[in-house]
Amino acid sequence: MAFHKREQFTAAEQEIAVIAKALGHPARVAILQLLAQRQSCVCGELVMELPISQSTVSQHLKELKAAGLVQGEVDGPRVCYCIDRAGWDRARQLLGNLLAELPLPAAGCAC
Amino acid sequence: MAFHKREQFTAAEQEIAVIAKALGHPARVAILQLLAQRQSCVCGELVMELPISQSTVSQHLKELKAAGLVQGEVDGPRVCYCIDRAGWDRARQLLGNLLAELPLPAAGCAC
DNA sequence: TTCGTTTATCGTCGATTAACGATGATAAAT
DNA sequence: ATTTATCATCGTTAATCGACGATAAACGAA
Repeated sequence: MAFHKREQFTAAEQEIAVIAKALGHPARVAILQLLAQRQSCVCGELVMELPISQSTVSQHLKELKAAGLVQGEVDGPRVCYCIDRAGWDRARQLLGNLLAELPLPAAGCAC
Repeated sequence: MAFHKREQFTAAEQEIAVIAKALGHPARVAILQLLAQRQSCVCGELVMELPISQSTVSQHLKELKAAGLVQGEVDGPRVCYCIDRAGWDRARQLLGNLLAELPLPAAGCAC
């Protein structure tokens, strides 16, 4: 069906999914790494470092902002982007908790 | 354009993106949590716990397998799914490293 | 062999995504 | 008042996703 059933899952599951989805494209991973390395970046610098067009970078930044992972400050004609530290911490907490669940060797099967 | 440019990013960026994308849907997060809790599950049990149809669960399991996060063992007519521990560890390592990059308060801007 | 159970796959649909170029908006600089 | 630089947004195209029902395949049991 066309209707997404996301709303039938728990808030935590949805929050994790939103963050993970934002990390689910190599361009966005690359953008986050650049931002983390340099602490901040104007959009133009990102475009120069990436193999995609300015409008596409802008789109990806928009999605990262929507997921709460990135902030943008207007600074004259340019925009300075940085990691959103609150969102970043939240991501670390949620994904960390999920992946910390240590699956023991399976019980009934040979896995 | 229609051409995806994923291949123009580094292998690490793509690997992170593949894993994150697999985590980017609440149903798949829920499935992984169920598997981690119980160590293993037949598909039918998952279907009963989830608000989506059997075919959709099967699809999600296929994607989780493709991302290396889940394994399936055929056991007679049923299939026993478990967390793929190698993939799980890899995910923890890659996402952990990414999120461990501690962005310091930004330099040039007010973020 | 045939039946019931379980899972995978197929076909379909609407929605979303990724990407681009072109255009628009804003602010500094001339 | 123009120009220039920078970034966002719009419109478009094609691919992918999410979901379902229906069907097929695999297996154990009768």
